[in-house]
Amino acid sequence: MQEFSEVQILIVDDERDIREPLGQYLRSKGFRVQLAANAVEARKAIAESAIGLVVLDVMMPGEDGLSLCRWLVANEGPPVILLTAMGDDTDRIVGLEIGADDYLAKPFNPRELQARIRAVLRRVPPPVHTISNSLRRFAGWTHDPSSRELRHTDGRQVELTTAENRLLEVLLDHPRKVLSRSSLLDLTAGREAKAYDRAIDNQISRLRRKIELDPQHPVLLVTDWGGGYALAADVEADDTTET
Amino acid sequence: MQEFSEVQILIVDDERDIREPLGQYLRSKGFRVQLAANAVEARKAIAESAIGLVVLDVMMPGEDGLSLCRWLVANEGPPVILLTAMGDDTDRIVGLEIGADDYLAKPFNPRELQARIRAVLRRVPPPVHTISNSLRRFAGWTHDPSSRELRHTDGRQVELTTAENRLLEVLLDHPRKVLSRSSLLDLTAGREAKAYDRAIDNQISRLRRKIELDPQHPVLLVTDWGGGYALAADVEADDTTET
DNA sequence: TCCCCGTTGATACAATTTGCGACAAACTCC
DNA sequence: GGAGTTTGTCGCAAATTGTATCAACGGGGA
Repeated sequence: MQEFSEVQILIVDDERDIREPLGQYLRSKGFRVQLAANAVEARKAIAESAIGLVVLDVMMPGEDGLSLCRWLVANEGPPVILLTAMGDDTDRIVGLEIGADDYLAKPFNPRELQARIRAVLRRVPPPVHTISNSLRRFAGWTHDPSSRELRHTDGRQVELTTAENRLLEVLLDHPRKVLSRSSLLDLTAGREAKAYDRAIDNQISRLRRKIELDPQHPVLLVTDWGGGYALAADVEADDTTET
Repeated sequence: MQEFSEVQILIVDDERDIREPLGQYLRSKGFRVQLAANAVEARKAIAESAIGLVVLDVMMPGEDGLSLCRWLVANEGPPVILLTAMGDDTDRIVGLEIGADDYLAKPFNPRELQARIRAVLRRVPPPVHTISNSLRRFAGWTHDPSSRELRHTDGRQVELTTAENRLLEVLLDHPRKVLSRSSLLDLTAGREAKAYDRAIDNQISRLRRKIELDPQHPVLLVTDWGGGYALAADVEADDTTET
């Protein structure tokens, strides 16, 4: 089962009588919670904290919930669950169409909100990996990301450059998954691919020369023709205490 | 704007009066749609087509919707939208807790279902191809999907291309079953056959040249005249521990 | 049995996509 | 500022895949 306690939930509702008890309830269920009474406070909280999900009332004085929701979706912010007035089909449909992840009609059952929060968190991709210095093993290799070093059980040892190390880390984060050039570029360099961008091809090629036994017939870094590249190996954390 | 027309939606409902008009409606909105009247048909459709999302009625004779939903979630199947009876809080909450992506209470507004489908598709990560790691044996061959390599007990060894590998995997998933060109295309490339589409014929032909002793008289990849192709061999998992 | 016509097999071909050497730009470390 | 590394871009050959074409094939009906 997944761990939700790390996730921070932001509740945006102008009515204190809803906002605060709801916050208490979710805290009692193990979530970290922040509160905001309007769109301005909400933007502030999102800018300053790592908010993982927003519970957002549609009907608010000032900037309304739909507007804030639109902004969040456009800026790839956290997922949103809308709270709408009972029986207001229009708001719900509009909310979903502009990209809200879910909605709930007021008055609602708190347990149902909790279930919806869990459902949304389950399907939202986990946040991009943070810098880790934990060793990982795959296909006989042990990777030390901090020293950018790779050691094989057969004695081979390889130094990686910054970019190669970054690429390998991303692949290790997604073992056996085909990653498109564009994802890889985004995850390694944080930039968009331009037309005819072959930077990734090159890095893959260089990495292959270092870790493949026979770079002509890659077994670890495989090409998915028309798709991208994948690491064809299982990855496990290495917990041996090292210096 | 994202493109949904590629996605295939499976509607599972025992009542024809709901299933069929709903299918028509979604087709008119540009989705590809398949229909199933019960869990058995649904599993069949999922096994044989690239289903991107399932709209699933909870209340069905035989295996019920929640059970099928549980199975889909456990097997990392497509996302699920549940159709529940009006006002049945329990079903909805249970549905979300076991991992459904959304639900809708019957009777519902088709436009709202469409909005929910789009919302779910928007947040479900685009399907990523995964590189399987399970060795399988058939007719003397051992297939390693990671390295896309095929070894025969008599010493022959063959490298497969991405598309050939995918085609073989699909055939190995359905040993001794005739698969239509359209199913094969759907399962390998995830696309629909256009008129006079011979892409599969070609891939079969190429695969034959690699694995048949006498490609002129195929024994493993047999043609079902007017039907499709089938793998004429039994398949077993190979559990030998390899490096 | 023979013939007709849609289906399949094989080859050739065209369009993409990928691998990689070479070079230039950018960056590091003195 | 300069030498050595690292990384991105370019270009071409090779590989992969889909499409077109035509011959061979299968099967149902006369």
